[in-house]
Amino acid sequence: MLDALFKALSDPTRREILGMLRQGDLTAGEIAEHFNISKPSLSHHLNVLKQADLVLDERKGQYINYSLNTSVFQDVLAWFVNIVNNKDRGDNVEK
Amino acid sequence: MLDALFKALSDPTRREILGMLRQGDLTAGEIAEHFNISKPSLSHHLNVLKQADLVLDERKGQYINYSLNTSVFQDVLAWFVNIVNNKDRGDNVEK
DNA sequence: TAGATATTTTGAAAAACATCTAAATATATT
DNA sequence: AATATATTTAGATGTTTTTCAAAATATCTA
Repeated sequence: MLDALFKALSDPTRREILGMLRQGDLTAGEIAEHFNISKPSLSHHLNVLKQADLVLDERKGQYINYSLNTSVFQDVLAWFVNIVNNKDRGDNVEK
Repeated sequence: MLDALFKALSDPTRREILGMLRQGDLTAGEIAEHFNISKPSLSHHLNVLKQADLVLDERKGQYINYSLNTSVFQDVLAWFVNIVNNKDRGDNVEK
């Protein structure tokens, strides 16, 4: 779960896709135009993001619209805050 | 940079190492004892974490002590907050 | 229904990754 | 100096990931 999530985020192309989707939904084709990789490759990346629940897809006629699923980011944020705050089991030492 | 960072986080063993280090510094050997993988493998994981600046290592005699480098988490947190808040270009700040 | 467009699936090849054993390096102890 | 302990580096192997071209699927339009 965090596994698929971080794996999905570990690729720069995929992170850029997420950045693009912040500004608004896009079709697979529109996303593909911004990159120098084939459509099948793009499709693969979108699928990885989908498996990680980072994006949602919805068919709109011929097109498929992709959008950000921000709710999942909460989980990752929680993980990070935990690491940084050092407050997992309330038993930590000072200094 | 975010690249190495997320790649480092995308492995469950490595995330568990980070969790262990929250409670305090540990030597490579102490970390290795908690896992069912060989010491060379562990060493490899520690190196990946080091390349990503997620941990620091300091030789202490025969031992090498590993510790969390929390400062790097700031960068990732910033990235996440940006994605979630939809605020990329320094404009629009209120709230 | 035939043809055009949008997207995904399949199958294959190359690159990256995780893991192991064996060997090397560094330090400590006798 | 010889031996023991802690850790890393090298080299090999199996697995996963990225990528592409070709084929398949879905929808739209004429």
